[in-house]
Amino acid sequence: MADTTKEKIIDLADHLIRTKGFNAFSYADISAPLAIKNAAVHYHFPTKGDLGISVIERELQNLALHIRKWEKMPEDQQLKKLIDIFQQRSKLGTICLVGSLTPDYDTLPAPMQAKVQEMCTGILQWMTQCLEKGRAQQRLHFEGDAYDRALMVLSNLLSSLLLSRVLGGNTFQRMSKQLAKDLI
Amino acid sequence: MADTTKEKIIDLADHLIRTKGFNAFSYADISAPLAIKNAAVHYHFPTKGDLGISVIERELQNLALHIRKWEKMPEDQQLKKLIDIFQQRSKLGTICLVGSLTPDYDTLPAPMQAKVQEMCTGILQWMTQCLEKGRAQQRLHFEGDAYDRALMVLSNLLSSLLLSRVLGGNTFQRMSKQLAKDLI
DNA sequence: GTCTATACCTTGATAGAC
DNA sequence: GTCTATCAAGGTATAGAC
Repeated sequence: MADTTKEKIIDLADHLIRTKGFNAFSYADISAPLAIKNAAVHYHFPTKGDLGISVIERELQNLALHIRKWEKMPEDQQLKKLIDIFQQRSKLGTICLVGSLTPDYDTLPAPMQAKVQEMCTGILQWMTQCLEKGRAQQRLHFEGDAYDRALMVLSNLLSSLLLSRVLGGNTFQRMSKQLAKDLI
Repeated sequence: MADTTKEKIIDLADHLIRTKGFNAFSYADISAPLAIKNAAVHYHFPTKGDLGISVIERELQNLALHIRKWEKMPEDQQLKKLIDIFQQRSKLGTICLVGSLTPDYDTLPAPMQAKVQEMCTGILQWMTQCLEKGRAQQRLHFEGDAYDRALMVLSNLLSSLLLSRVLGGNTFQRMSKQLAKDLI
């Protein structure tokens, strides 16, 4: 699942962003575990921003894959699949890219800010459609505009990872259960 | 509102944490605007973690003041007051301490991690009581455990600041309106 | 594609004078 | 309480050999 050096670097950077945050990891954190020198990392990704962008782009591709894979499923099931992914993250103690990168937004290089925006709008666009179709089929139930609801759902998902890492225990379970109960 | 140097430092650090994040600001970011040297900052706060702890402690004191001030108000009004505070933050483009510090949790010095925990549990404790009393008086309406709902509300508030800074426009208004509509 | 070597800067922190 | 001066360490990034 990560044969080339370039893919291994993206893998590691992804994990570091999700644990330490973009500003708290260094090229040394990448090169040391891969037993290469930091110059080799710079060969694949000239600047740290380039690396960050590649991490986001891979996430967007993975999201697109999931969406296509879930296409035929009823919308409430699609939502549960998404929650499952977050649950796996929670078990690993890692947060999502939105929860990690939006707090650092002001400090990111401009091209990376644009990618963060793209990621947020992309997720919200899919989620809005999912909620709207689900409501039309009486499989999901909520008040108000679907886009507004999508903002709230994204909000709860990203925060469940942030808070469960700090509060521990059953925090993620509590939040994801409540989220599902509110919608389904 | 900030006469002493020590208070000015805390003020500035608070603003920097809310804009750049804890790991992205430096002692130079503090000392330069105050026209002092970084050694003077270290006199008041030996380590960066000490400074972070003082910022959180002041926030907890402010929260306690607000809670006391709102004590006699009906719970739905208390909740609206809280949303007002977040709205002001949104206008300034700053996020809340929970939204800023929980993503960096793994990188924080241990004593600061403990303070972040204390902040989260403190906010949730107050919010749980507020929701429970409000529901008992039919002024707030929601399903499920009050603590679980408090997790969701905190989640929506912190995320509204994160997302509105990235998505701009009326993002905060959309989310805060939806939040109020769901509860009141 | 990876290496050695290094330039250049910023970081948090300390010692000691005033 | 603030200063000057300084430190060791670590940061991103680059040049050029292999």
